[in-house]
Amino acid sequence: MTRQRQIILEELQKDYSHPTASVVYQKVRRRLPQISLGTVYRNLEVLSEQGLIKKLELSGTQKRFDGTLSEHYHVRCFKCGRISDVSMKTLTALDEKLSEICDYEIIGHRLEFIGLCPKCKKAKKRARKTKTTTPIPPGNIS
Amino acid sequence: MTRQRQIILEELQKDYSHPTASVVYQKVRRRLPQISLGTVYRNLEVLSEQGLIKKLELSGTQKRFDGTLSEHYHVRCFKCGRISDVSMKTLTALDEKLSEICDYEIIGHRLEFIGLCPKCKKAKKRARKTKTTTPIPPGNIS
DNA sequence: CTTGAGAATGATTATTATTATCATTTTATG
DNA sequence: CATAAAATGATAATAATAATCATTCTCAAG
Repeated sequence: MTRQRQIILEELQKDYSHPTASVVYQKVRRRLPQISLGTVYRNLEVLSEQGLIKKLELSGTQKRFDGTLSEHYHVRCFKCGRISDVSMKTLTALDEKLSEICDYEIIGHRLEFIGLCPKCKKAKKRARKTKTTTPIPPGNIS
Repeated sequence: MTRQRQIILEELQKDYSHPTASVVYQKVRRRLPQISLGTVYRNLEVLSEQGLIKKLELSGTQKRFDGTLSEHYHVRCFKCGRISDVSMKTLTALDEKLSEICDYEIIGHRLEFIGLCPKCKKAKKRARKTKTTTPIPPGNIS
């Protein structure tokens, strides 16, 4: 366990935002300014292989990492991309149900909810208010 | 609607394998050998915006496309990457349930099952048979 | 405490999937 | 038929990640 691997793990364990590799890189660089991005990728990989962190395959082009090891689902805000944990128990019954009706040997599933986070909800509400206050051309109400 | 867009759509509608952009490209090239990969990407994009096909965001690095428009879940074979349709009705109740216990405005979810497809199951069984038939060094049984 | 082998590092290049650019061609429409 | 808007093929650009490699670090054995 090298200094850089230790620090990557620490930063991930105190970060609940499900950061991407480049966000981890930025945070770690505050403590190890000379660290290389390759080292971050390499260590995120080995740490997840060792089961010390989790690699998340959610929508979007970037992989995300989680220092929390308990099984749980996620919600993603489709507006800002924020990921939050969902406190819903894992639906293991689904796998069994599917096993009966399909010819695959089911070993698990990935479930990701899509929604609008509180912040973006507020922003949307504010925007709507401003909009309805400004005069609307007649016959153009949508 | 250009010739190339038409053919991309046709090829996708008769392909039930949820192909990636490059697989679509290969198939379309059999009918339009001079077509460019960029054209395929561009048209897959516009066709999915127009709602004529579906863009799937499943695990893995590549996006996949589906000419079938009905809502349904998918299973992915973790060995060979094959994607199959799942005949399980959409769990809309999940979204409502989550709406009550979290502060996001839930608008949907993505569910993907992971498993072993019939072909890979067979291959595994064959491999196991071959393995147990070969002599095992004493004291080395795992 | 040294030492040496194996693992890890930083720097860099390569790869993979996708998107953007742009001059030329095609399409649909009056 | 003209012609404006859209689409094409060729190519370059981008973004995320993985691979390479010479140098450095780690850590258990002596």
